[in-house]
Amino acid sequence: MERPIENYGDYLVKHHIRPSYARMKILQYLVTEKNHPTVDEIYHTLVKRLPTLSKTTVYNTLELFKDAKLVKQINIEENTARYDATVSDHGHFKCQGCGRIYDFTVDLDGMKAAGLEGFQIEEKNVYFKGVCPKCL
Amino acid sequence: MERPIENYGDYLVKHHIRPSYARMKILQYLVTEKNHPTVDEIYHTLVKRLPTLSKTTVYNTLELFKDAKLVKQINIEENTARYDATVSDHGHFKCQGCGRIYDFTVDLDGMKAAGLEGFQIEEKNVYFKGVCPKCL
DNA sequence: ATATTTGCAAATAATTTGCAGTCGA
DNA sequence: TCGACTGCAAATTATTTGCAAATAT
Repeated sequence: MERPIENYGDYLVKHHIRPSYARMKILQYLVTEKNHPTVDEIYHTLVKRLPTLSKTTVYNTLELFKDAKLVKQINIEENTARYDATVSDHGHFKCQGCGRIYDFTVDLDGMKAAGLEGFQIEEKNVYFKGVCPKCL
Repeated sequence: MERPIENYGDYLVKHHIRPSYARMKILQYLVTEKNHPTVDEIYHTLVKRLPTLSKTTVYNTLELFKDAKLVKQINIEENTARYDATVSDHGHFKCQGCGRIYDFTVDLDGMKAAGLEGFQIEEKNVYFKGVCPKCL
């Protein structure tokens, strides 16, 4: 079960990241929206209330969050990265009709994989593509 | 069980693709190398023996193959697509040490996914990241 | 002859980099 | 003050597009 993150600053500090304003806003956006945004979406949403924000900072911050394992990069699109702050195991479904990305529950640990004896697995990713009920 | 593709031309024709020389060479490369190449790798390898080849043709051809389900695009890298002609269900493992991409066997059908009732699933993808035995 | 395929060059899009200015302990 | 953080602009890289030339049926 997940807990809402009350204080983004503390959360960052716990992960050894200095809680600048931009970083807290970006983290808050990811955590509250849960919409698997692209860099562009993050930037354009936040720049409205934080006019000095630059895309470079969004890129820098996401890189930092990735290293600290606070967010995961999602490679479900052909040519742009999306980001996800949810830590629990789940897969992503991309609807080829509307483009929306849905979460679903998947048992990553229970997944039977053969041929990786002696490999050190650090990260497991699952994504599906198809058509969502709304588009059917 | 898979059968080796003896004749790339016939194979293309069966899939309603006109067997131009470039297309056959690209298909042959994918099928024989099984190395999950990028567009660049395909282009640079083939242009040595096929000097008139252009990257545009590689892109066009891969798009065509994708539509015909002859190849799958792999989004395991951050910013470049890789391609795979193997049709059987398998996952990909990327070693963060050497960058090599390994295949492994995974039971995609047996994968338990909850929360996708009413969704039409057309494609399932699994990829892991970590460190391979050689790099450990 | 006609449609398809190809290739060049330019355009677009995402991301990275260099560097200078700013901010905070 | 000093190092970390930010932001602009330029550079880089992957991919797409427009169109004309080549090719195949």
